[in-house]
Amino acid sequence: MNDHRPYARALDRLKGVGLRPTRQRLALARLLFDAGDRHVTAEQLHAEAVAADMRVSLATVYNTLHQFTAVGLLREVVVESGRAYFDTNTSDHHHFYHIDQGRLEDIHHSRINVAALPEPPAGTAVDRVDVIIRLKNGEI
Amino acid sequence: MNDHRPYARALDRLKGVGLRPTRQRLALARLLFDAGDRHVTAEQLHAEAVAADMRVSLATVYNTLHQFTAVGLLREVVVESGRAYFDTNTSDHHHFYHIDQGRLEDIHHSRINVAALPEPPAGTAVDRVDVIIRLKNGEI
DNA sequence: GTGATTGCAAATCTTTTGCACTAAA
DNA sequence: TTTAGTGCAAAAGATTTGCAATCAC
Repeated sequence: MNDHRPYARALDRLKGVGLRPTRQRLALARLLFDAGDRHVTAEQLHAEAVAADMRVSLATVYNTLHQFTAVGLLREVVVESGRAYFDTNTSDHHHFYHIDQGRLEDIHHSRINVAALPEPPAGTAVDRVDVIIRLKNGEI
Repeated sequence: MNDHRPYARALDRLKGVGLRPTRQRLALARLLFDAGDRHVTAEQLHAEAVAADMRVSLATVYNTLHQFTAVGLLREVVVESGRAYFDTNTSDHHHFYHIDQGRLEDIHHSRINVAALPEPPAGTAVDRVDVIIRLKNGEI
Protein backbone atom coordinates (compact mmCIF):
# COMPACT_ATOMS: atom_id res chain seq x y z
CA MET A 1 0.00 0.00 0.00
CA ASN A 2 2.13 2.88 1.32
CA ASP A 3 -0.39 5.23 -0.20
CA HIS A 4 0.60 7.81 2.33
CA ARG A 5 4.12 8.16 1.02
CA PRO A 6 4.54 10.59 -1.86
CA TYR A 7 7.04 8.44 -3.69
CA ALA A 8 4.90 5.32 -3.50
CA ARG A 9 1.85 7.24 -4.56
CA ALA A 10 3.58 8.64 -7.63
CA LEU A 11 4.99 5.21 -8.44
CA ASP A 12 1.59 3.57 -8.20
CA ARG A 13 0.03 6.28 -10.29
CA LEU A 14 2.50 5.78 -13.12
CA LYS A 15 2.28 2.00 -12.94
CA GLY A 16 -1.48 2.24 -12.97
CA VAL A 17 -1.44 3.91 -16.39
CA GLY A 18 1.41 1.87 -17.80
CA LEU A 19 4.01 4.63 -17.97
CA ARG A 20 7.57 3.65 -17.09
CA PRO A 21 8.34 5.35 -13.77
CA THR A 22 11.42 7.34 -14.64
CA ARG A 23 13.07 9.77 -12.28
CA GLN A 24 11.65 12.73 -14.21
CA ARG A 25 8.09 11.44 -14.41
CA LEU A 26 8.08 10.58 -10.72
CA ALA A 27 9.34 14.04 -9.85
CA LEU A 28 6.74 15.79 -12.00
CA ALA A 29 3.96 13.51 -10.75
CA ARG A 30 4.79 14.50 -7.20
CA LEU A 31 4.75 18.19 -8.02
CA LEU A 32 1.48 17.84 -9.85
CA PHE A 33 -0.51 15.48 -7.68
CA ASP A 34 0.71 15.96 -4.12
CA ALA A 35 -0.84 19.37 -3.66
CA GLY A 36 -4.52 19.02 -4.49
CA ASP A 37 -6.04 20.43 -7.64
CA ARG A 38 -3.65 22.45 -9.75
CA HIS A 39 -3.59 24.30 -13.05
CA VAL A 40 -0.12 24.66 -14.50
CA THR A 41 1.61 25.64 -17.70
CA ALA A 42 4.70 23.81 -18.91
CA GLU A 43 6.88 26.79 -18.06
CA GLN A 44 5.49 27.03 -14.54
CA LEU A 45 5.98 23.36 -13.83
CA HIS A 46 9.48 23.43 -15.22
CA ALA A 47 10.33 26.42 -13.04
CA GLU A 48 9.02 24.59 -9.99
CA ALA A 49 11.01 21.51 -10.80
CA VAL A 50 14.19 23.52 -11.23
CA ALA A 51 13.50 25.39 -7.99
CA ALA A 52 13.13 22.04 -6.21
CA ASP A 53 16.46 20.85 -7.60
CA MET A 54 14.89 18.27 -9.83
CA ARG A 55 16.83 18.10 -13.06
CA VAL A 56 14.29 17.97 -15.87
CA SER A 57 14.44 19.67 -19.24
CA LEU A 58 11.62 21.81 -20.56
CA ALA A 59 11.19 19.43 -23.49
CA THR A 60 10.61 16.57 -21.06
CA VAL A 61 8.09 18.63 -19.14
CA TYR A 62 6.14 19.17 -22.36
CA ASN A 63 6.39 15.49 -23.28
CA THR A 64 5.34 14.41 -19.82
CA LEU A 65 2.36 16.76 -19.64
CA HIS A 66 1.09 15.43 -22.95
CA GLN A 67 1.66 11.82 -21.95
CA PHE A 68 -0.15 12.37 -18.66
CA THR A 69 -2.99 13.98 -20.59
CA ALA A 70 -3.14 11.11 -23.08
CA VAL A 71 -3.56 8.54 -20.28
CA GLY A 72 -6.14 10.62 -18.44
CA LEU A 73 -4.03 11.80 -15.52
CA LEU A 74 -4.39 15.40 -16.67
CA ARG A 75 -6.77 17.47 -18.70
CA GLU A 76 -5.79 20.30 -21.01
CA VAL A 77 -7.73 23.54 -20.62
CA VAL A 78 -7.64 26.23 -23.30
CA VAL A 79 -8.41 29.76 -22.19
CA GLU A 80 -5.76 31.85 -23.91
CA SER A 81 -4.39 31.42 -27.37
CA GLY A 82 -0.70 30.79 -27.12
CA ARG A 83 -0.65 29.12 -23.74
CA ALA A 84 -1.79 25.67 -22.61
CA TYR A 85 -2.92 24.95 -19.07
CA PHE A 86 -3.01 21.47 -17.60
CA ASP A 87 -5.51 20.62 -14.90
CA THR A 88 -4.96 17.86 -12.36
CA ASN A 89 -8.69 17.64 -11.80
CA THR A 90 -9.94 15.28 -14.50
CA SER A 91 -13.49 15.01 -13.26
CA ASP A 92 -16.41 16.76 -14.90
CA HIS A 93 -16.17 20.44 -13.96
CA HIS A 94 -15.80 23.96 -15.31
CA HIS A 95 -13.62 27.02 -14.78
CA PHE A 96 -13.35 30.58 -13.68
CA TYR A 97 -10.54 32.34 -15.50
CA HIS A 98 -9.04 35.36 -13.76
CA ILE A 99 -8.01 37.40 -16.78
CA ASP A 100 -5.72 39.80 -14.96
CA GLN A 101 -3.84 37.06 -13.16
CA GLY A 102 -3.88 34.43 -15.89
CA ARG A 103 -5.19 32.02 -13.28
CA LEU A 104 -7.78 29.24 -13.47
CA GLU A 105 -10.12 28.20 -10.69
CA ASP A 106 -12.29 25.10 -10.67
CA ILE A 107 -16.06 25.25 -10.54
CA HIS A 108 -17.58 22.04 -9.32
CA HIS A 109 -19.98 20.77 -11.95
CA SER A 110 -22.84 20.81 -9.48
CA ARG A 111 -22.50 24.59 -9.27
CA ILE A 112 -23.31 25.07 -12.95
CA ASN A 113 -26.37 23.83 -14.66
CA VAL A 114 -25.96 23.65 -18.40
CA ALA A 115 -29.44 22.54 -19.24
CA ALA A 116 -30.90 22.06 -22.70
CA LEU A 117 -27.69 21.31 -24.54
CA PRO A 118 -28.39 21.47 -28.26
CA GLU A 119 -28.18 18.29 -30.30
CA PRO A 120 -24.78 17.81 -31.91
CA PRO A 121 -24.94 18.21 -35.71
CA ALA A 122 -25.53 15.02 -37.68
CA GLY A 123 -22.46 12.84 -37.93
CA THR A 124 -20.84 14.26 -34.84
CA ALA A 125 -20.74 13.36 -31.18
CA VAL A 126 -19.98 15.49 -28.15
CA ASP A 127 -16.43 15.05 -26.96
CA ARG A 128 -16.57 17.50 -24.10
CA VAL A 129 -18.40 20.59 -22.91
CA ASP A 130 -16.39 23.44 -21.48
CA VAL A 131 -17.82 26.39 -19.63
CA ILE A 132 -15.37 29.20 -18.96
CA ILE A 133 -16.40 32.21 -16.94
CA ARG A 134 -13.92 34.99 -17.60
CA LEU A 135 -13.48 37.32 -14.64
CA LYS A 136 -12.08 40.79 -14.47
CA ASN A 137 -11.11 42.62 -11.33
CA GLY A 138 -13.49 44.96 -9.60
CA GLU A 139 -17.21 44.69 -8.96
CA ILE A 140 -18.78 45.61 -12.26
CA MET B 1 -27.55 55.77 -46.97
CA ASN B 2 -26.18 53.45 -49.62
CA ASP B 3 -26.28 50.67 -47.07
CA HIS B 4 -26.73 48.20 -49.86
CA ARG B 5 -23.34 48.89 -51.37
CA PRO B 6 -20.46 46.93 -49.87
CA TYR B 7 -18.02 49.82 -49.99
CA ALA B 8 -20.39 52.25 -48.31
CA ARG B 9 -21.29 49.70 -45.68
CA ALA B 10 -17.64 49.06 -44.82
CA LEU B 11 -16.95 52.79 -44.76
CA ASP B 12 -19.84 53.47 -42.43
CA ARG B 13 -18.82 50.64 -40.19
CA LEU B 14 -15.31 52.01 -39.76
CA LYS B 15 -16.51 55.57 -39.29
CA GLY B 16 -18.98 54.33 -36.73
CA VAL B 17 -16.21 53.05 -34.49
CA GLY B 18 -13.78 55.87 -35.19
CA LEU B 19 -11.19 53.91 -37.16
CA ARG B 20 -9.62 55.71 -40.11
CA PRO B 21 -10.95 53.99 -43.23
CA THR B 22 -7.75 52.95 -44.93
CA ARG B 23 -7.68 50.83 -48.07
CA GLN B 24 -6.59 47.77 -46.04
CA ARG B 25 -9.18 48.13 -43.31
CA LEU B 26 -11.95 48.64 -45.86
CA ALA B 27 -10.86 45.56 -47.78
CA LEU B 28 -10.72 43.38 -44.66
CA ALA B 29 -14.03 44.74 -43.40
CA ARG B 30 -15.68 43.71 -46.64
CA LEU B 31 -14.24 40.21 -46.48
CA LEU B 32 -15.30 39.86 -42.89
CA PHE B 33 -18.72 41.42 -42.80
CA ASP B 34 -20.22 40.98 -46.26
CA ALA B 35 -20.77 37.25 -45.94
CA GLY B 36 -22.78 36.69 -42.81
CA ASP B 37 -21.32 35.18 -39.65
CA ARG B 38 -17.73 34.06 -40.00
CA HIS B 39 -14.96 32.57 -37.87
CA VAL B 40 -11.53 33.26 -39.26
CA THR B 41 -7.90 33.07 -38.25
CA ALA B 42 -5.41 35.73 -39.29
CA GLU B 43 -3.77 33.34 -41.75
CA GLN B 44 -7.09 32.46 -43.36
CA LEU B 45 -8.15 36.06 -43.77
CA HIS B 46 -4.78 37.02 -45.17
CA ALA B 47 -4.96 34.18 -47.70
CA GLU B 48 -8.42 35.34 -48.77
CA ALA B 49 -7.26 38.90 -49.17
CA VAL B 50 -4.30 37.83 -51.28
CA ALA B 51 -6.54 35.59 -53.38
CA ALA B 52 -8.84 38.56 -53.98
CA ASP B 53 -5.90 40.70 -55.10
CA MET B 54 -6.07 42.95 -52.09
CA ARG B 55 -2.55 43.86 -51.09
CA VAL B 56 -2.40 43.55 -47.30
CA SER B 57 0.43 42.26 -45.20
CA LEU B 58 -0.05 39.57 -42.58
CA ALA B 59 1.10 41.99 -39.89
CA THR B 60 -1.63 44.41 -40.88
CA VAL B 61 -4.20 41.61 -40.79
CA TYR B 62 -3.17 40.85 -37.21
CA ASN B 63 -3.27 44.53 -36.28
CA THR B 64 -6.63 45.01 -37.92
CA LEU B 65 -8.21 41.96 -36.31
CA HIS B 66 -7.12 43.19 -32.91
CA GLN B 67 -8.30 46.73 -33.58
CA PHE B 68 -11.67 45.47 -34.76
CA THR B 69 -11.89 43.34 -31.63
CA ALA B 70 -10.98 46.27 -29.40
CA VAL B 71 -13.81 48.39 -30.81
CA GLY B 72 -16.34 45.56 -30.63
CA LEU B 73 -16.63 44.73 -34.32
CA LEU B 74 -15.20 41.25 -33.68
CA ARG B 75 -14.93 38.83 -30.83
CA GLU B 76 -11.98 36.56 -30.18
CA VAL B 77 -12.77 32.91 -29.49
CA VAL B 78 -10.19 30.62 -27.93
CA VAL B 79 -10.59 26.92 -28.59
CA GLU B 80 -7.08 25.75 -29.39
CA SER B 81 -3.89 26.89 -27.82
CA GLY B 82 -1.73 28.28 -30.55
CA ARG B 83 -4.45 29.61 -32.82
CA ALA B 84 -6.81 32.54 -32.40
CA TYR B 85 -10.22 32.66 -34.09
CA PHE B 86 -12.13 35.86 -34.67
CA ASP B 87 -15.91 35.80 -34.81
CA THR B 88 -17.96 38.37 -36.69
CA ASN B 89 -20.94 37.57 -34.52
CA THR B 90 -20.54 39.74 -31.45
CA SER B 91 -23.88 38.99 -29.90
CA ASP B 92 -24.32 36.71 -26.91
CA HIS B 93 -23.88 33.15 -28.17
CA HIS B 94 -21.83 29.98 -27.83
CA HIS B 95 -19.92 27.53 -30.04
CA PHE B 96 -19.62 24.07 -31.39
CA TYR B 97 -16.02 23.26 -32.21
CA HIS B 98 -15.45 20.57 -34.83
CA ILE B 99 -12.17 19.16 -33.59
CA ASP B 100 -11.27 17.25 -36.75
CA GLN B 101 -11.92 20.21 -39.03
CA GLY B 102 -10.70 22.98 -36.76
CA ARG B 103 -13.99 24.72 -37.45
CA LEU B 104 -16.30 26.77 -35.24
CA GLU B 105 -20.08 26.91 -35.52
CA ASP B 106 -22.34 29.33 -33.69
CA ILE B 107 -24.94 28.21 -31.21
CA HIS B 108 -27.62 30.81 -30.70
CA HIS B 109 -27.78 31.67 -27.03
CA SER B 110 -31.42 30.67 -26.84
CA ARG B 111 -30.38 27.10 -27.62
CA ILE B 112 -28.28 26.80 -24.48
CA ASN B 113 -29.50 27.40 -21.03
CA VAL B 114 -26.68 28.06 -18.59
CA ALA B 115 -28.76 28.33 -15.49
CA ALA B 116 -27.51 28.76 -11.95
CA LEU B 117 -24.25 30.49 -12.76
CA PRO B 118 -22.12 30.55 -9.62
CA GLU B 119 -21.38 33.89 -8.01
CA PRO B 120 -18.09 35.39 -9.14
CA PRO B 121 -15.50 35.37 -6.33
CA ALA B 122 -15.33 38.51 -4.22
CA GLY B 123 -13.63 41.41 -5.93
CA THR B 124 -14.29 40.11 -9.41
CA ALA B 125 -16.96 40.61 -12.04
CA VAL B 126 -17.99 38.41 -14.92
CA ASP B 127 -16.51 39.60 -18.17
CA ARG B 128 -17.96 36.88 -20.36
CA VAL B 129 -19.24 33.32 -20.24
CA ASP B 130 -18.12 30.94 -22.96
CA VAL B 131 -19.63 27.55 -23.60
CA ILE B 132 -17.71 25.41 -26.07
CA ILE B 133 -19.05 22.05 -27.13
CA ARG B 134 -16.22 20.07 -28.69
CA LEU B 135 -17.38 17.65 -31.34
CA LYS B 136 -15.67 14.65 -32.80
CA ASN B 137 -16.72 12.82 -35.93
CA GLY B 138 -18.94 9.76 -35.78
CA GLU B 139 -21.98 9.03 -33.65
CA ILE B 140 -20.53 8.14 -30.26
C1' DG C 1 2.10 69.12 -43.83
C1' DT C 2 1.32 66.02 -39.93
C1' DG C 3 0.12 62.27 -37.47
C1' DA C 4 -1.91 57.69 -38.22
C1' DT C 5 -1.15 53.46 -40.70
C1' DT C 6 1.32 50.10 -43.31
C1' DG C 7 4.82 46.67 -44.75
C1' DC C 8 8.70 44.31 -44.14
C1' DA C 9 11.90 41.79 -41.72
C1' DA C 10 13.53 40.64 -37.46
C1' DA C 11 12.34 39.34 -32.89
C1' DT C 12 9.61 36.87 -29.49
C1' DC C 13 7.13 33.22 -27.40
C1' DT C 14 5.38 28.70 -26.97
C1' DT C 15 5.74 24.25 -28.47
C1' DT C 16 7.70 20.36 -31.25
C1' DT C 17 11.31 17.59 -33.22
C1' DG C 18 15.79 15.06 -34.48
C1' DC C 19 19.10 12.56 -32.64
C1' DA C 20 22.88 11.01 -29.68
C1' DC C 21 23.03 9.65 -24.88
C1' DT C 22 21.13 7.41 -20.65
C1' DA C 23 18.42 4.61 -17.91
C1' DA C 24 14.67 1.15 -16.88
C1' DA C 25 13.29 -3.59 -17.49
C1' DT D 1 20.93 -6.27 -23.63
C1' DT D 2 17.15 -3.92 -25.60
C1' DT D 3 13.95 -0.49 -25.89
C1' DA D 4 11.86 3.47 -23.87
C1' DG D 5 12.89 7.92 -22.27
C1' DT D 6 15.72 12.17 -21.85
C1' DG D 7 18.24 16.47 -22.98
C1' DC D 8 19.87 19.63 -25.95
C1' DA D 9 19.78 22.58 -29.54
C1' DA D 10 17.56 23.57 -33.59
C1' DA D 11 13.13 24.08 -36.00
C1' DA D 12 8.52 25.32 -36.36
C1' DG D 13 4.33 28.04 -36.01
C1' DA D 14 1.78 32.03 -34.41
C1' DT D 15 2.07 36.51 -33.19
C1' DT D 16 4.43 41.05 -32.18
C1' DT D 17 7.41 44.80 -32.87
C1' DG D 18 10.73 48.52 -34.71
C1' DC D 19 11.11 51.61 -38.03
C1' DA D 20 11.16 53.82 -42.54
C1' DA D 21 7.91 54.60 -46.20
C1' DT D 22 3.10 55.84 -47.29
C1' DC D 23 -1.49 57.49 -46.81
C1' DA D 24 -5.71 59.96 -44.92
C1' DC D 25 -7.17 64.16 -43.29
